[in-house]
Amino acid sequence: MAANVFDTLVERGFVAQVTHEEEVRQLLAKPGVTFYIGFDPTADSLHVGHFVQMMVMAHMQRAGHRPIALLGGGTGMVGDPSGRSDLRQVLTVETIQENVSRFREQMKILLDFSDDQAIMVDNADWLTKLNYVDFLREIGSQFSVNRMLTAECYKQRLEKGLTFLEFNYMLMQAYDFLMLYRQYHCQMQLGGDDQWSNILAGVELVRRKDQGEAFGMTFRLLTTSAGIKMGKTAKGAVWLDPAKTAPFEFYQYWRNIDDADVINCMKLLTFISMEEIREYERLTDAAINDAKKRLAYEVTMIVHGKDAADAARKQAEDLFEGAGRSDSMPKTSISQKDLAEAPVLLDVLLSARLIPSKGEGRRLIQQNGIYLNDQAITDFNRRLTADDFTNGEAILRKGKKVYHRLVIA
RNA sequence: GGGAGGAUUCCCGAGUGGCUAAAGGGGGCAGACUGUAAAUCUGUUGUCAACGACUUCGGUGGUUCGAAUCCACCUCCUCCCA
Repeated sequence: MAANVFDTLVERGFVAQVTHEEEVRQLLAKPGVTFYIGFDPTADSLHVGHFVQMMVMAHMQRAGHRPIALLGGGTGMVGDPSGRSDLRQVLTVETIQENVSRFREQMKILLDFSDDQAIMVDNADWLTKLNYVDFLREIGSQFSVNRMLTAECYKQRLEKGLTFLEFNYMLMQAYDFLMLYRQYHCQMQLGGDDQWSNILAGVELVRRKDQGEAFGMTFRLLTTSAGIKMGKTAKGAVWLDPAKTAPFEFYQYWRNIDDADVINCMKLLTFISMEEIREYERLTDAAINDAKKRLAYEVTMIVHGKDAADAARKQAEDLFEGAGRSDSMPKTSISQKDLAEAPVLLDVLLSARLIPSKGEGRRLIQQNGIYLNDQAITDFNRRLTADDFTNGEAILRKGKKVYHRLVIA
């Protein structure tokens, strides 16, 4: 029960690197440790990559430690070169502030900010006020360019080109740690494994400037078993904002995850107990679907709430396991008048946005990819008539998974 | 500051006067096989009133019967020297 969070994090597979393993373990054994994770506001919503970090904070908070979510309103103006082959697009100040406020809301999904049990700060508060010369003298003097250049994150960039702006990112992040150490006695910085060099820089800075007990720890990035970054789809990232990634899509993303990744995701993205996870781990072949369903449901519930998770699950079951009917299926209305003119099906598909162009539609028809009420359409000029509707609705399907309901309005 | 090279369709990347809506790969989409998975195989991948037409190869103008391809200017990027 009273297991050390550190052990929990290791057991669930979060931990990648730790600066001082034994000390950190001892430190975390007692509650009350303040730690932070930084988030750069480069988009208007958090995505599943951030979600892993949030899970870590939640685990830590449950163990009685105090998380600081550091929003990078200041560092976001510079852009982290880590893991980037090219220069990040420089965002405007307004965009960054907008993004910061969205992040703030989304953080509340997993963290309890009441009574200062968790803190949220924006590093723009101190970074933008810095005086250049003072900063150079106080902080810049502590860094060796020679050392910095050997850091993995800069090495790659030396080939492609690295601006001075970005080169300074590491100092800024290190400075954040120092500030938080001084203000909140924040002793640990956590982050994705790509942040290792930045975190190290901070740890060293705190130790050097204030002789502080500072530690760093990184987490494995959420990748597929093949080592590809997870959370990306053709449409872009999988977002936590329901307006950007609908709960059903979100659910489906996890439902359709690769067999090899299910257990890993359960450990990282849900609070399902390890005992239970080990049960799921025994499943093989088609039975693995049970694990996927559980995973999808749990993650969706954490992010979007129970109602949305129930709805997404029901929709999926109706679609794939039931009669193929669902109220929650996307729908398009068609008026009696339009229907009386027997519109060409291709036009209907286009306006329902099932196809991006008629050329695409023709191709799909040619390849038996379009179905009307479960009947494959073979004729380009197929028209839609009242006969296609039963009880005022008709079901369109593209491929195996994309359903769309037409209703007479 | 001086010099060299580059910008091609969703991405990478061929193409250097007509045979080019533009090779190849990736990705996407569909079909087969399946477990709403993966892998594999097949088809397809600018738009449309479709055996034809129209729009596309950084931007603007020009040469030509004809330009992604040649010329001029502009914008942006990369590399080398200082």
